[in-house]
Amino acid sequence: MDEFKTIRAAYDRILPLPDAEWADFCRCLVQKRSDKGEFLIREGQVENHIHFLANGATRNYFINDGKEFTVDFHFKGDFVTAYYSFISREPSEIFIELLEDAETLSIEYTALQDFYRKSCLGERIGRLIAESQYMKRLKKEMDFLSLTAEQRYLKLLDKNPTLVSRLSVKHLSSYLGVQPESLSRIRKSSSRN
Amino acid sequence: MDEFKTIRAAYDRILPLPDAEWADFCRCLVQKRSDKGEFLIREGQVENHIHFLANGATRNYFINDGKEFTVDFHFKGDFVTAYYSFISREPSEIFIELLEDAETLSIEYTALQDFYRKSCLGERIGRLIAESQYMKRLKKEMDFLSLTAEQRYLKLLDKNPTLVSRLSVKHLSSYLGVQPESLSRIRKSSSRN
DNA sequence: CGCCGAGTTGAACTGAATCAAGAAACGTGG
DNA sequence: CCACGTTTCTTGATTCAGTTCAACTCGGCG
Repeated sequence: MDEFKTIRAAYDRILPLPDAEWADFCRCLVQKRSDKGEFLIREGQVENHIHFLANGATRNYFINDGKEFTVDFHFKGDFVTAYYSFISREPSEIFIELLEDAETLSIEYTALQDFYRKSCLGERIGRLIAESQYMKRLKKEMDFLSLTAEQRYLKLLDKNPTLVSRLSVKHLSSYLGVQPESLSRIRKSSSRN
Repeated sequence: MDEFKTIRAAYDRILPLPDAEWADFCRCLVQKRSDKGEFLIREGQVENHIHFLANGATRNYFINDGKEFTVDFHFKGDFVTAYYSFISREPSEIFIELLEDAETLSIEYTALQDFYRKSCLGERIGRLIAESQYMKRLKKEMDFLSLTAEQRYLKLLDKNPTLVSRLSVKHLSSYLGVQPESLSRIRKSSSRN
């Protein structure tokens, strides 16, 4: 039950839960292994889970006019979901693709709502998660508004070098909002200095 | 006390509060009038309020390399705050400027935290607000990833024509992530059709 | 071996930025 | 109410960042 320790550690970083509530919460978790290339959700489905990534890596992306655009990556220790759909209960525009084999612990929407109803702390965790997701999105939006493609790449490289090194040019470029060819050129020109 | 009715209606749209908790909440609200051109917060300050706009209009923007970039507009009936700073307790990168004379009802950070501690419902409202803010940001981020400037303009025009008509080219263009000159051209070319 | 997808490079093209100038709208004080 | 300066909006000419399309390289793998 190593995965449960990891997920508790992840929760403790947000807000420590007393043992009783933790036990309650664990009872809702469903464990699963999945293979690289599988999907946690596809466009058109309503997201009914929040997954904890005990292992593996994922990519959240959507398709517009036949082209893929990456919104987010998640790695071991992260929570993953098509959050917009999970909140709004509308069909997801987002696909979540496994970039590696993964182990997940997942909680269902209804189970989480029950947990919210029972526990103020659960409600609070929900708020803190929503707030942190908001912050992440706003930062990226501000970057899109005020930075060039090269500046966005250099900033990401600075703040998150592991992420940059682990991902393919194709995936990384679609996250940065440029074509793969452009990222390739950006890399060359900024490594020259 | 007309403003209090408006703000309660706004809250009721999110989650109805029982009278007792509502009274509790109201005791924390501070009413104020401010003039066009004033600021609710400036860069560098930590945001200590959530304002309810009983009247008026505001613009959330930040400055990078001497240039202004608009993140959001708010109008009568909206809640306004430098949310990132409010959550993170870090100095704000965001300015909030009054585009018109305004009346606000404001709650302080500490008062809101007290309210959260006392009331599960308060906690829930906090979560619902954070979630809706998240959705707004994600949508805009997806637009920046997948749409051209013209497509972003046309989409905004379609979804929010009043907003488009009320704002100056300067403010609107900095919200759409283009130069005023470009928005002017986009408008001309798309009105020809 | 030869194929295949991922990454890089080159050349032409394009959407949007920049710079500059003129026109329209706005506020302020006389 | 007009005259003034100031800001905002528009238009044109030029430049530039990033796209597109096409060709080529490289490493993995049947």
